[in-house]
Amino acid sequence: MSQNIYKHHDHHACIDTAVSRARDLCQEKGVRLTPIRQRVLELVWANHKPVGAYDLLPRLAEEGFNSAPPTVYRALDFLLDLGLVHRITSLNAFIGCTHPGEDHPTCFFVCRQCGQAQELDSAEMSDIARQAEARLGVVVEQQITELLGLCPACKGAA
Amino acid sequence: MSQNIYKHHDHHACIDTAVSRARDLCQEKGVRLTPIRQRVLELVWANHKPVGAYDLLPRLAEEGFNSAPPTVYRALDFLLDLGLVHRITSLNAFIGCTHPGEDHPTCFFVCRQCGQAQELDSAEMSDIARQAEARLGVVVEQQITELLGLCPACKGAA
DNA sequence: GCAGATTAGGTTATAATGTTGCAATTCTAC
DNA sequence: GTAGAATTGCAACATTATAACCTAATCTGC
Ligand SMILES: [Zn+2]
Ligand SMILES: [Zn+2]
Ligand SMILES: [Zn+2]
Ligand SMILES: [Zn+2]
Repeated sequence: MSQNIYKHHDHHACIDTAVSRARDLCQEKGVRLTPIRQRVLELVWANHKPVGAYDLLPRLAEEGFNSAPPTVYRALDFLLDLGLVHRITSLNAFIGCTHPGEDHPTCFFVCRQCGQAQELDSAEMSDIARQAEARLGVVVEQQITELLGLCPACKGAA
Repeated sequence: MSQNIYKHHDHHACIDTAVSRARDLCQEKGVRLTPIRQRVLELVWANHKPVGAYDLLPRLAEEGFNSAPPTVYRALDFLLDLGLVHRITSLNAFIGCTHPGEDHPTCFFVCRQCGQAQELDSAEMSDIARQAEARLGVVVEQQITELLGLCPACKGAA
């Protein structure tokens, strides 16, 4: 299941792994992980909360990067295309992918209290797509599911 | 599975049924289906394509209704609360629910070509939620999935 | 019917999110 | 080095959604 973010872990390792995989993937695909792109990826990975495009702007500005909407959207689009980040559409926000490289349906659990998002792999995901194809005669090209609720910590606190 | 919109059907019946159920539901819940709310519901049901809030504004204006964003968003919020419409978050658009009244996870297939959206019921949907709860210790309160691809007609045309 | 409470709607302004178009720069391949 | 491609800078704009504040309609208990 990707990994469990609710367990205590060395988060620097999360970031390092993400950047390292990104480098490899870019190498493999013959595309460039430019400074802006890498920095955006790191900022998206700063924690396990989905981050809005406009949240990134001031942080990039602080560091002397150009900071205008197109800059960050272009970087995000690049990362999305490579599957390095996902978009949580119900939040208009972006989050790092825990297993980039593999083309997969995306499924996230988002805590409505603390905002953290946990990526999930579920075999049933593809069942749903196949079922839709069989029952409706459609072709499914993309699939997203988003679960909203309370994470273990926030559930306990309530 | 709700109904199959790709099969030929009398769409006026879709609209009539939707309005009729809305009336019943409002009656039951002791809330008011005002003219604006009803008209917004009808417009959302005008076809099986998700419709943006701002698409509704000019149509309401034509008919002499007030036409400002808050008006239509208030009506849509009302309909969402009652479960009479769903929001397709990846499109920022709204579509009528085919089985209002029952609280259910929402699942839609959206054709990227013609834009029509088909609501789906799938037992596997709740499996995914239960699985997340079991594996992560979370509480799932809301679940949306959106499938994107080609409908039978658009698939054939391609 | 009427007073007070509740709900719904009107109006204006503004926030939040995302895009287009074009010029300037940087990189890559030859 | 030079041509072509990819990337970035920049300004304006488009789209989606909400805040704040007030007025009007409707309901409720008398
Ligand atoms: Zn981490
Ligand atoms: Zn939480
Ligand atoms: Zn119909
Ligand atoms: Zn279609």
